[in-house]
This record gives sequence, C-alpha cells and structure tokens, in this order.
Amino acid sequence: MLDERKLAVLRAVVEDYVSTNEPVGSKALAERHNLGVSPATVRNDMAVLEEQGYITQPHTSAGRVPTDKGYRLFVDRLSQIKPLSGAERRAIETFLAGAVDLDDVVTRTVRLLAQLTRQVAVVQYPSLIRSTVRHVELVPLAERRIMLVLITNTGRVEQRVVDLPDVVEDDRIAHLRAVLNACLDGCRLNRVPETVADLHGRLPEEDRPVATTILSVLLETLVDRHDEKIVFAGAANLAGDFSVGLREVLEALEEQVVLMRLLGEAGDSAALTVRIGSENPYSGLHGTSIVAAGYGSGDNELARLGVLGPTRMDYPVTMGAVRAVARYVGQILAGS
Amino acid sequence: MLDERKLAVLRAVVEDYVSTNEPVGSKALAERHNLGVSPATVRNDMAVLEEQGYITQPHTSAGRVPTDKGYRLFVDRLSQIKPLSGAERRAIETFLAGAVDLDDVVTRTVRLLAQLTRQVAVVQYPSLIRSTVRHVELVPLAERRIMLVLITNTGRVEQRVVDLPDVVEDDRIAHLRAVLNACLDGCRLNRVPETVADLHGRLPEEDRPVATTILSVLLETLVDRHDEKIVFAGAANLAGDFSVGLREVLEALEEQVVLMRLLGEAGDSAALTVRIGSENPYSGLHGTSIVAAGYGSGDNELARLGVLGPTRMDYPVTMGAVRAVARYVGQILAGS
DNA sequence: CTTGGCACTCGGGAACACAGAGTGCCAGAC
DNA sequence: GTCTGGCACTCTGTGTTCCCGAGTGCCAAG
Repeated sequence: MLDERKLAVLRAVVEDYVSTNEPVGSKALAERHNLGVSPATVRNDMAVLEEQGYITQPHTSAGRVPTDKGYRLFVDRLSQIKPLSGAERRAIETFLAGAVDLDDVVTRTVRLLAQLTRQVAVVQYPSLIRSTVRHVELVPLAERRIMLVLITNTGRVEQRVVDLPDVVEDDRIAHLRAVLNACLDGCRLNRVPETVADLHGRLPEEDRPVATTILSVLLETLVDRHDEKIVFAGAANLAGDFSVGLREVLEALEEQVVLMRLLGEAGDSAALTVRIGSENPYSGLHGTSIVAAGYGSGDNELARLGVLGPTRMDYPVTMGAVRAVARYVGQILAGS
Repeated sequence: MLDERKLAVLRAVVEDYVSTNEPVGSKALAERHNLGVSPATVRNDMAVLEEQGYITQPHTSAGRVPTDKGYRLFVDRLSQIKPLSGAERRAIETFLAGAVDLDDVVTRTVRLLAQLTRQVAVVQYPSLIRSTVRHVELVPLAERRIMLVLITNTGRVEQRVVDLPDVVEDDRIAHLRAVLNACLDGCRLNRVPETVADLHGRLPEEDRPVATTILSVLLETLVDRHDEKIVFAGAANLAGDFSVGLREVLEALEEQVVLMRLLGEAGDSAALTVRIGSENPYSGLHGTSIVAAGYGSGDNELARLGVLGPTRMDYPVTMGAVRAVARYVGQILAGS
C-alpha cells in the first residue's frame, strides 16, 4: 500500500512540521531530507498520502500537515523512542533522590517532567488500591474522639477524626490497635474490606460498637480516596502555543476525573500509552496528545504519569522522557 | 484637590471600565451614570484626573482607563466591600462543611474561591509554625527503621522514615513515644526545638543515641516545611483575558516562592490586603492584582489565601468573596 | 515510474480610504 | 467662576483592493 519511500516522506513531513510549526511543501522537503528524488515525485507521494488520510493541507496551495492518523503511523512504525542523554539521566536521578516524603516525590516528579519535556506534566498519586497496609494507628484525642491514621507501603498517609459512641479507655484502644495491626499489616488495600468483616466477628462483645464505628470510618477512607489525587505542572508551557484551545485545556487539567481518564485506566499495559488528538476521550482536548506510562515499585503498577502537549509534539523525545521518569520514580518508591 | 464630583467621575470610570473592558468616554459616562452634568464638564474633570495620574488614555482620542493609582484610590476611598448574598454564603458553608481532612479543606477552598470570583485562587496551607503538636507517633517498620508521624492541631500530618543507629526493641520505642508526647503535646511548633533540647538532657543514658537520631529528624521536618505549601486553582479563568502576559502569570503561579510573597508576609494585618498592578513585587505580574486575607482559627493567623486577576477586576465583589471564604475556612479549622 | 514545465489557487501583507468615537479648546450662558 | 454647546482635530479599527509568492495538480516527455 505504502512503499518505503512514501513512509520516508511521511516521516519527513512529521519531523519538519514538528520542528518548524509550518505546513511543509514538496520542494523544501526534497531539499532538506536528501531523498534522492525530485520535488515532483514527492508531490505525487504526498497526493497519495493525503488521499489515504495521513496528511492534509490547511487550504489549497499550502504545504501539508500530518493528520492524527499520520502521527499515529509515525509513532507506531516510523520512529524510535529516543533515550535520554547521560547528563539528563543523572540530573533526574539526583533531583528525585532528594525527596523527603511521598508528597515531595510526586511534586518533584511532576516538575521535573514538565521541565524536561517543556510541556504539561501530569502525575497521579500512587493508588491506594494496589498498595498494602503498613500500619494503622489510633490516637486518642479526647474522651470520645480518636484519630485514625493509615500508613501504606508507598508512604501515603490518610487520617480521619472519629467520634466514638462511648467513652473508651486508652488501653482498650491500644488493644484494638494491636488487633487491627495484627490483622491488617501487609494486607492489600483492596482486600481490607473482607479482612475487616472477618475480624469484626471475632471481637469480644463489649468492643463491638466502638469497633464498628472505627472500622466503618476506615472503610470510608478507602472509598473516598478511590478517586485518586492528580497533580500537574508546567501549564506555562501551553502559553506559547496558540494552536490549542487554551481555556479548554486548562479546564480539563483542573478536572480530576477527566485527567484520570486521560492517563488511561491503570489496567492498561505498563508500557507507554500514546493518545493522539481525537483519539482521546475529552473533546476539549482534540488538538493535544497525551503520552503516559504506568509506574510502580517492582512489577505492580501503582499509578500513572505522563505529559500533555500539542499534537505536533516531538514524540520520540517525549516518550523517552516519560519512560525514563516513570522508571526512576518506581525505583525511588521501591527504595523508601 | 479633587472635589466630590471628580471622585464620582473616577468611580464611574473604574466601574464602567471594569464591566465593559473598553476605554470609557465622556459622553457614554455622562449618560449611564446620571451625574447631572454635561459631557463637556466630564471632559474637564477627566483632564484633571489624567493630569494627576489617576486615569490615562491608551492613545489620543480614545476613552480613559484607570491607572494603578486610580484603582488604588477607588479601593481605598470610593468603594465598599460588597457582602455576599445569602445564597452564596449558604453555598460556601455547605460546600466547605463536607471536607474530610485538611487536604480536602484546602482543595475545596481553593476551588470554591476560584469559582466564586471567576479568577485564579491561591491558598496557602496552614503554617506549621503557629500550630501546635497534637500527637507524635513512632511506628516500627523494621529492626532498625521506624516511621515518625507528627500530627498538628490543624490536622496536618507530616511523616518521615528514620533509620536508626541501633536495633531497638519495641517497648523502648513505646516508652520514647510516651515521653515525647508527654513533653510535646500542645506545644507550639516554633517552641519545639527548645523543648526537645531540654528533653534530650533528661533521657536515660542508653536511649541517647536513638533519641538523638529521631529528634534530629523531627527538627528537620519542621525546618523543611518552613517553605509552606501553596496551591492554586482556576487558571482557566485567565484564558479569557488577553490583557495579561499569560505565560508570565502561569510561571509565577507555579513558583512557590513568588506566590508566597504575593500573598504577603503573614505578619501583615489579618485584614484584606490588596496589591494593584505594579505595586506587587514580581515584575511578570504587573497587569494583575492580588486580593488576599489571612485566615485562622480564633485570632491567630495560620496562613493566607487570596485571588489573582487582571487589574481591571471587580474589587468590591472580589474582596467580599475573599473575606467571606477566609472567615469560613477559619471556622472550619477551628471546629475540627 | 520519474521529471521538468506550466498554469492555477489562495493566503497574507501592504497601501489606502473612511467612518466613528473621543478629545481639547473656546466663546457664551447662568 | 463654573458649566455648556459647538467645532475642528486626531486617532484607531475596519473593510477593500491589489499583488506577491509559495505551493499545488496535471501533463507530456525522458
């Protein structure tokens, strides 16, 4: 269907358009990439590519611009992920290594990614669902009030204030804490509900009402946070580019739910996901592409991160950066 | 210097310009605000106002536009803060009341404020310095590793992993925890260093090395977070307005330090602070104004919040919204 | 299948004119 | 003294026209 040379032409169109941001014509193209053929030949190829929907012209008598379909082919078959330079790798490493806690890791990551790609970076906090309980703490605050603190293996901390139905002495609280930890330590968060149900049956009669209250708050905590937290950085990088509807993009960025879907359901392969223009689910973001990857410690994916930019982005470089950052973050989280 | 009518003219210019975003001329002004004088008179007044630097014309034969100095006078002497409507108040109240933890309070606040004012909202997390210790928790993770969790009265939680120099049994940890809490409970964070120093001297010899490690991490935690966290929302509201350098503003918003200074040093009066255009310290933000207020539980100011928008904003309404939100947040924090 | 030639198209910039809004100033009215 | 109406003047923004140049599509020849 498309011979070798036509693919080369498409590649050249994409590369030139990405770097110049102007429709690329047959003449300039034949010169810059020494294809060994004349502009006329290139024109013919372009006509075919256009017919097939890989490129388009903004108006008669302008150069060609890749379509979403064109970018797709480019990403899938015509380009290779470009690894970062050694200096960049080292910079990432040292920058991330300085993080003191989870919040800090995420903040640094999102900034790093934004700076590296000169685009908008998006990072999802590690999912509660896939992580495990490291510790549950009950802190008495007042006679009938305690604070419930849940610490996960990714360093995430959730806390809630609980109002108790009865006055409870501290040592019973301590006992409950011990029991809870014995049961839940190392438990995957998505297994917590059943574990808790099981536990509840085995408690002594007099502890039941208090335990019920505490456990229900604990379960609530898990549910509440099911809609994961997402942060972004680098919005300033959008300002230079008028090709996208700035307002729509900014709105989407502040809408957690939309962002969530953009990064892709976590079930997707941990490998790089690229959504190009109209491929992505939110109509305000046609005109932008998302490059995302899962990250995690070891082989279980905890969450996703990625960048968002105009469809005419440098995919090989962007993909390289996203992949590298995802790996490093995984390492950092595993190490702490 | 400026008689009553000239002030009225200035007020009218500001109001019209704010609502139309177009330079306002003498004729339209004399009609819309029934000043009881002719356009010619208004023209004379305008000439005086211009000479004094309160208004300016973009070019000969255009209407007048307020200068920063003009807005300043308007805010200080010609306008009154506009209270929110009852419906708005109730909406704020119910919206904020639903928050489950500090993170949630801050997130909701910043969104609320952005939506209410249709501008960019900025909220600083409650300062650690002014809050007090509610609880310190030491959680054993491994033989020589524990997690230190610090909970403040504002609901903020900080945690750090600590690597210990020695193997320590759990009950010694428990003891240390008890001692720590006895000392620090209710202690203001800025008093923690001296309290800790005092405590250290009174510990039994064999606990010293471990305690030293833990306490130094604790102190570090306080220092690290001295640069307070700040979040913003509503960046999309900037998109409609081309009068400001979008890029610069977005960059400033992502620069914690700049934001910090914009909100004003916390020492300022808890009352409303308004920074207009070139009055603010960051040159990229000339063209924007900041309305900020301190908030806190009771009378001690914990942190600040505010909104940022084009100099031509509706100051009375914006100020009303900021003040109201600051108050409600204070209440919420005091209540939890 | 490739190439050079050629006529055609269309966007973008320059030059220009024009209407409309707004000003400054002056002389007369209250 | 202060206000007012009138008048000439000065801009900007918009619409029109025109032209240049880049780029195309097609065709006939290599």
